Amino acid sequence: MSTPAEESGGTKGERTRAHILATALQLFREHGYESTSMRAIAEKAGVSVGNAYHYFESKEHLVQAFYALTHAEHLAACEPLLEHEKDLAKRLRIVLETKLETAEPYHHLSALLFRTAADPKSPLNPFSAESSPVRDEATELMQRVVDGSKVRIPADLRAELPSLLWLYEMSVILFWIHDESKGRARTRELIERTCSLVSRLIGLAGNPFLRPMRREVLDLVAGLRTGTETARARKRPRS
Amino acid sequence: MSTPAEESGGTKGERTRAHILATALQLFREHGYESTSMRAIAEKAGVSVGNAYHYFESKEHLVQAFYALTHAEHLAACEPLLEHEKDLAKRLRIVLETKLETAEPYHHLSALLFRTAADPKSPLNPFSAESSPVRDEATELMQRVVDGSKVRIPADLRAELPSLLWLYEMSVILFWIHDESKGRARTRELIERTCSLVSRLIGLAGNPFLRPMRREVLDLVAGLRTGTETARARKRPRS
DNA sequence: TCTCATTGTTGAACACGTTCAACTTCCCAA
DNA sequence: TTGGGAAGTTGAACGTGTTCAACAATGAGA
Repeated sequence: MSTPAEESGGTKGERTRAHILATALQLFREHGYESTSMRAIAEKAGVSVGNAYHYFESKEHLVQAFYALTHAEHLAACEPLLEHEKDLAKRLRIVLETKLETAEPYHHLSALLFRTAADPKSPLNPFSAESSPVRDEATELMQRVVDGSKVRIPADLRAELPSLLWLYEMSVILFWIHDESKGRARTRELIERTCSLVSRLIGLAGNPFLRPMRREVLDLVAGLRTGTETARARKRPRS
Repeated sequence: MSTPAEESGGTKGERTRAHILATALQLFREHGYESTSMRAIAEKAGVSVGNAYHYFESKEHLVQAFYALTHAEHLAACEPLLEHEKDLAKRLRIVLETKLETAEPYHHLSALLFRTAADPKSPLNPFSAESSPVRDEATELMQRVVDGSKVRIPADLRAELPSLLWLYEMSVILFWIHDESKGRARTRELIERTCSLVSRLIGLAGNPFLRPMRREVLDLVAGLRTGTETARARKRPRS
């Protein structure tokens, strides 16, 4: 929530940048994204519109910057909670519930993030190159969730699991965005029930009976990911 | 693609409306959505901007109208193809591939449709009340796909299946929007492989071994759908 | 102290989606 | 024939996100 850089650190430019971002987020929270004009942000921040655009390519990029902020917050908040938990379902639940908590103040802003989820051209699109750092970090978090658990997972599945779980996380967030229930009770229920389901499904996937189908699904997923993938060679020599 | 109403039928207003829509679609196809201004549409259609807004609440509503158009086309195109096919996987594939074909000329417009997929406030959002007629029809199509197949399906699953398959269709479309491969080869492959998978999964769901998990999933899905549901009592006395 | 390029900043101007009060055209009941 | 309401249409005006040529401050090397 606070922007350390705003206070004093860095060059003058960095301070101005941080100040504009902080002002924008405050206005977004108070009046919503659509009702907050760039002029209003600039005026409240005490700069000109042009200057705001010097630091942020577009109004949407302000949201992208905010996204990176809460994402870092999420990572930090998860770390200690994951420390002493070995159960996969519970580890998953920690990650998702923490996500909800850190993002709650910006519920409607997140909606905007996802509004462009399907626009291949938007920088906010979670699949875009511009959000790849955040996406990769989120995927790595899922990697850690899996690796830190005591569950036994077939090697082929283990390789694809982080991406699949990230997709699962995105789906939960999509649901959350539409969730107007009190205290986001419906999303919380969804998380509670699906975490257990997902983890049991992973257990089930080890069943020899399901091996052919598992292979097929994983082949498919791996094939699809190639080409959508940005940077970051995840290749691993065939074992 | 053609708009019958444009030629002569209906009142003057209806003809103007159809003409504006046809002009808009043509310009969207030629220059893309963003690069086509309402002024350009109005000018080319030979009307004033204000008049365009008399018939379409917003620029996005033009897309909504187009959506309804291609949707009707899709339904009509599926009908004869489903006539003599009893295999569930193949029936699913017919529906999805037909969808691709009817929507192809408007690939990037569809992107726009989905750009707002996560914006609870947009009329284009597939979950919104305004798109509920189209959504319901698409779900009913899936109902027909299932009912017309010779596969045996547990009653509880059968009740939820159309909604689930619609969600599956949406996912495929989401993938298609991001697909820039030649001839949308990647999406076609996705369809080919997942149709078979989905149908086998449905077969698998009948397995008594999986009954508890199936029940749990269906309970969850049913619970979640309530509250998101719009109008249209789908209730049916328990058989 | 004096360059002068880098960095930071400005605000008028542009095209856009959208609104609305006023206008015209149409057609039917009197 | 005519009055008047409904249907159809207009375009100037508003606020928006965004651009850009110009200006100011900074600070390191001469």
